[in-house]
Amino acid sequence: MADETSRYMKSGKDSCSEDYRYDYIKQAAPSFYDSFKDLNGYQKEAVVNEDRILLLNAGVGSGKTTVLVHKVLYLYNIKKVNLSEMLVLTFTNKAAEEIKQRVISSDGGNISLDDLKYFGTFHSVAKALLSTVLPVESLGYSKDFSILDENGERELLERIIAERGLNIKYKNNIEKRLDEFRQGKRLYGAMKHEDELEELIQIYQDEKIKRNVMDFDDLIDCCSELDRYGYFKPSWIIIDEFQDTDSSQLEMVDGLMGDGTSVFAVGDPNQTIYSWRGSRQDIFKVFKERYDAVEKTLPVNYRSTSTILKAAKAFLDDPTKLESKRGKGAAIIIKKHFNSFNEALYLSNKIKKLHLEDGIPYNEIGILYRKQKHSKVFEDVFKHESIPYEVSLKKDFKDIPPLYWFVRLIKASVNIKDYESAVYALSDKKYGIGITPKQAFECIRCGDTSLKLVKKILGFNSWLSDIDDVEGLDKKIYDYFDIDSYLCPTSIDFDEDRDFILKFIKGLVEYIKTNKIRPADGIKAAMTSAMLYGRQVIEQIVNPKADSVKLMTLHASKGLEFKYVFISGANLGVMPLGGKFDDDEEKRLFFVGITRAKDYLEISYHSNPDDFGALPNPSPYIGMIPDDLIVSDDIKSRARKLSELRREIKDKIEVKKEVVCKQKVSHPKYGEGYVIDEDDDTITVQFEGYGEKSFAKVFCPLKPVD
DNA sequence: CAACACATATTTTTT
DNA sequence: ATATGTGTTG
Repeated sequence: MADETSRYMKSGKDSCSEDYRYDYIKQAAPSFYDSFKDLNGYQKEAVVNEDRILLLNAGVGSGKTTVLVHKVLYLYNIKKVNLSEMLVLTFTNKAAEEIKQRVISSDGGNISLDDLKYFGTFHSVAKALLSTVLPVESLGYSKDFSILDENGERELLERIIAERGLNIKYKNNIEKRLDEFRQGKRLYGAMKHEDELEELIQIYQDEKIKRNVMDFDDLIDCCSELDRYGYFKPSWIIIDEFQDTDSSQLEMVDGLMGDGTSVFAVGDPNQTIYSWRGSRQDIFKVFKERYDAVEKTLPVNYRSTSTILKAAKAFLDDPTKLESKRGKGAAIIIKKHFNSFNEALYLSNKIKKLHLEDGIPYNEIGILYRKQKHSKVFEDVFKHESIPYEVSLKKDFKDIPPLYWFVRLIKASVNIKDYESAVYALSDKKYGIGITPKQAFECIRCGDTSLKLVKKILGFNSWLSDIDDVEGLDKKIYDYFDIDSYLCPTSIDFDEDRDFILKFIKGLVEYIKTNKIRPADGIKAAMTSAMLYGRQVIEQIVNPKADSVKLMTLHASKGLEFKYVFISGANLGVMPLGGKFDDDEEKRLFFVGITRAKDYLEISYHSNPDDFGALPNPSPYIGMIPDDLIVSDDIKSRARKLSELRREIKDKIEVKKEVVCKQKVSHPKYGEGYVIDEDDDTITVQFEGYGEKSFAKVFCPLKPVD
């Protein structure tokens, strides 16, 4: 570690001896300087940088958020930039929340949450601008527009197609088709001629305006379109995780930029793992060229041991931009398990030992895998072994049926033109009133109030407009709809369902209280907010944080760190998924996984994988880690180069094809078959009618025939 | 109408 | 590798 530090000092970037350069900060804002002085040279430079458009290439674990927070505080304290003239844009609510909390807590009580008006996700900031400073009326909307979620979008599209009898091909992939249409692709799949997609899109846009609803894309698009006229030009636009920016978000930034606007964009191109969702890999290059931006680098990683960081560097095109500050630490362990169940047993023992003998808190242990379903076996075993765990799942109110039903009911009630939500609420098989979607649509459209729930939906706004008192409003709303009567009291889930809905309404009322709006307008605004904060809403309702082992996909692990990281199931066919060797994104995903580890990294693969598509070989990525960094069960099965491995697999497949059936065997369940492959631990047999099956020799139930 | 040709999804997930 | 949805050919 000593030599690393001295090399770093010699580079002249560290400022211990040059602190006088920042004396003006010490003078002007002593308390800010107190935390500023602890930043490294690169970080300090990024914070005080004067370039109008700065692109900060923040390496993994280099203190990206710290720099971003200090930049905000520097602008506020030293440059006297008003907080309401700063746009801080993130991709997730979680990231926005973290930044806001850190800004507030780092500034010793001067800044409150209300000051951070335009700190949030691209979508929530767009929403805030659209419902305040931007004239949405010129697009045909009114300020109290509501938000159409994916289900609502699909339902509306289906209704238009059915009502107009439009000829639309590949209806099941309609979202994908709309997406491609925006990029100029009119044909899809085997199509030779255009269908009526353009008409559908036109009608869909008109229909959204008529109903005063925007989908998630509209928020971004309307914001950039309107702001090109110059209604709101912030002094600063600060963008987090810039590598995840997609084209329309870039346009939104472009629309908001005025002559006096500076931009500070922070991101790591090596952590681009969402390009399949629209972010473009060349965004740094595009941005630099378009705005003549200055690019700086944050290269110092404080998180991982130098061993782990060296391994990570093997996955980068330019490893020189990453410097380690920590000691060597433990070797990386490569482990071969028979299958995922065996690994889960092994891990539960290992984790118990770590926790009980070494005193490692459970939440310093992360288990990472490629697919959501890989969590199942760990959940089962950990439950049985009483190891506390938490699976990070994509969950919002859509995933809780009674809650989503209620959300749609309220959406329909606050916006009676939201027919799809009314239809959903009324015709839901479990919580609805037992009518078909068609009947429901007729009732709502004709204002047929003979049905109780229809009457309640249509009368909600006028009922609410007579109420001024927020106190006890949650109970009043619950009783107004008589929610109990729709929740089937005999159901075992009754209490839980009721609780979810009550908590959700409480959240809505809380929103009205803090924003001091009249209930009639407040519910609308609160619902819009809830749609933009889906996951956060659920987190407040559902799970309390506990000391538990964290299970998650590699994707979900981005931005997190653990002392102990176990990457599970690094098999050929899984990492990279489907053997896509040329897909750099899979490589970056593996890089993200490795770099989550602070002290200890273990990577496993399965000799008898139970996952469909997984081959019994280790992932080629394991072979890319330099040998001197790892301790492995079986070095010899590792291939050193991708090309070598590719040839090896090809050879193996060819050998398999030509295989002469050596040994006839019998199995209690599958009957008779022939051995087609065999290695140290496993044996593969071809059965008539069952196909290929592999068995561990240890548990082998096979008996030779002849 | 059967048979084939061709394209695409499968995995990852936020608002 | 497999399934699905198109479109074309015989």
